[in-house]
Amino acid sequence: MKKISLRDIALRAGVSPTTVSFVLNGKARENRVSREVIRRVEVLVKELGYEPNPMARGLRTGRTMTIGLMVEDISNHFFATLAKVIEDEADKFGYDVIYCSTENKEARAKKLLEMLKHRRVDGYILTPTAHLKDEIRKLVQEEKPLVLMDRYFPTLPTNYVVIDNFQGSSMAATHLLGHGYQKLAIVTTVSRQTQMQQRLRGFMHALHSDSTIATPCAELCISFEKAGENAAEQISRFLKKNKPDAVFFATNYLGIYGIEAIKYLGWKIPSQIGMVSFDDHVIFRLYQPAITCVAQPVRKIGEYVIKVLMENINGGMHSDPVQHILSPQLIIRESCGERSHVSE
Amino acid sequence: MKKISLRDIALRAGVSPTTVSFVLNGKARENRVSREVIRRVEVLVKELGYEPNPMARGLRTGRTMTIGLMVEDISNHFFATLAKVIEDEADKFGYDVIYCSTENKEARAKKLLEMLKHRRVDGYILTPTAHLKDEIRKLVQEEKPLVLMDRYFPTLPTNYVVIDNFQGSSMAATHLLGHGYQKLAIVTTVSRQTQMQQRLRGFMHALHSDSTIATPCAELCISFEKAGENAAEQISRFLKKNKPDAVFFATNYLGIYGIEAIKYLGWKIPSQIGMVSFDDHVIFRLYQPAITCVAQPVRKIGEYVIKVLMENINGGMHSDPVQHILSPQLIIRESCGERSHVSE
DNA sequence: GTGAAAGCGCTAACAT
DNA sequence: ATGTTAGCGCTTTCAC
Repeated sequence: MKKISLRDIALRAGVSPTTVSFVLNGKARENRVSREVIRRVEVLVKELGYEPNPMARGLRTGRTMTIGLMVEDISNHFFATLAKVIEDEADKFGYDVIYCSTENKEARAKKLLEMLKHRRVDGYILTPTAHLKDEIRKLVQEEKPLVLMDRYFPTLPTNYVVIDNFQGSSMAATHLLGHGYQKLAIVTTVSRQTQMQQRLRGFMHALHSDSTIATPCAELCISFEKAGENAAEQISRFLKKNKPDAVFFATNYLGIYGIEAIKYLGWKIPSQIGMVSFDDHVIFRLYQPAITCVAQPVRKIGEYVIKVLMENINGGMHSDPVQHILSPQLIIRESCGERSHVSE
Repeated sequence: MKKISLRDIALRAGVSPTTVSFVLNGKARENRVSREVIRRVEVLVKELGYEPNPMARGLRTGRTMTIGLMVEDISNHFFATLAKVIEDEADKFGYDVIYCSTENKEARAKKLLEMLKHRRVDGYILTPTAHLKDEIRKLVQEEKPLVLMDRYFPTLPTNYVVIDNFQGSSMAATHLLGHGYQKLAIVTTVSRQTQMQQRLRGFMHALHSDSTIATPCAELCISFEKAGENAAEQISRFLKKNKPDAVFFATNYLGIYGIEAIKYLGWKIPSQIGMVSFDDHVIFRLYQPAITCVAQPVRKIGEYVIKVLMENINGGMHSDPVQHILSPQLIIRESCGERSHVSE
């Protein structure tokens, strides 16, 4: 059972390959192909189960109908969910997605970007690592359709879709303060990237704008390389030393390590320590007590990303960068002293 | 900055495209290209940063250097981790991976399989849905390199890599019995597929081979369609009605719903109810008490899958199917009455 | 030792 | 209204 080609269809239909191509690409009418011929070709296509060869088509058109998606870590719940949304949205436009995970390693990110270029993807969706700016600048200069996600480079005008991280952490801090916690701590990563910086600033800002609070805020920065093994340990030492009455974790995996640390210390949430984490996660919903968090609108992010990318791919290349900043949502549960009420 | 082609290299090197192609594909020596020419070409390639166009190459050779990976749900921790391992392993052989999630929906699975075929992937790694047998049989008949994962069709001779699900659930049951639980229950899905059937059988077998136990085992089958919304509710009703003293969940997401259900009922683990779940998950590690589980050797699975697939792609097509059955591992934590000791 | 030429399957400019 | 033709960039057979 050999693969049939456009040529075979043409032969059987008694027309030229060109005509078949027109029919296939919906350009039949504008090229004044007769109704009769259109029908004949369409029937044949169905009958023989003809499928155009994407490589031949790609070679000719320069388009692969593929987009490259580079996330930090596909096995992280936030990115995995996002990836699925993006896959679905892309499919609506006939695009396939090639995923990859940087693991926040510069070398790996560069290598993967090369891989995507090499694959001639039609567009890029990236959560860049800290030092990927030059590579991305290059892509922009080459006018490649591209959308940044989750983080961006303030000095590099590109499309991006992010959430308001400042607002998110502010909400967290305000919430904590509103529940009478006074001695707050924050756990972040050492990352200098926008999303983390803004989470830090938003938190601090909310703290300082409350004039009744004079307590300095303890801060722990976990380095990503070390995170894997002893992150929970680092956190528990930090908590033990600083004795905050509430703590904010700047990402879901930090929050998870945080739970582990607090569990290890044997402290009770929320009576001995209050807690809020960025990002939602099953464990936050099910843990006892359930953990209050700042959730990102994952579906919306994915939808906007594809929307922007598709506009770019389809010629809207020369307008200004499109930048969406979505609002996170505080999901109040039990880790700060109230009964659970998910405001979804 | 235009893309340079093999032709450009040839022009600059003052040789023919043929020669360049030979050098690029390591066929230079066997075609007696002179050392001198080889060097000249290689230098040019480096200098100009030449990258062969995979579409042109693919069109010519019929290979895409891409493999299709179809899992049940990429946002499920087990599959996400597996996907990352597979991505890494495939990369070692120069292959890219296109992922997709069936969500256990037949129509979706078929559509995705079509998509992969259409993309001309060089090999398939699949976790089939229940009724995908005919489609897979077709792939086998067409001699497409293919490996099944997680589940398989007993009557269809294909390559596969799975774990010993029977053994896994037996271990769980034995463990529960060994801790004095007498009235066991099991929660599975309605799936008729091998992995679930064997988990059920393994559990029952261990139960019946202990002659001191006469208690019939309560069994709840959750239908996947309904699982999303009210699975936890179904489970809590089931537990309330049957009052088992221990319960086994046949997948990680069932285990997670189980935690939710038990939490809802306000029962204490392990004193009021013992619990074991299939598959590991952060939440099982961090929940209080930590949940004992039957973990799958994810990295090994991924490694074997790629190994088998690559052997197939590289011509080993005509030998018998290769079938690996790996051993799961019981990770004993606190949900059956002992102190946590992860035996990793 | 090296090159010419054909062709993978498709599209699009240019006929007619 | 439809066909001819010339590639897209690469590999490979065969000729020199």
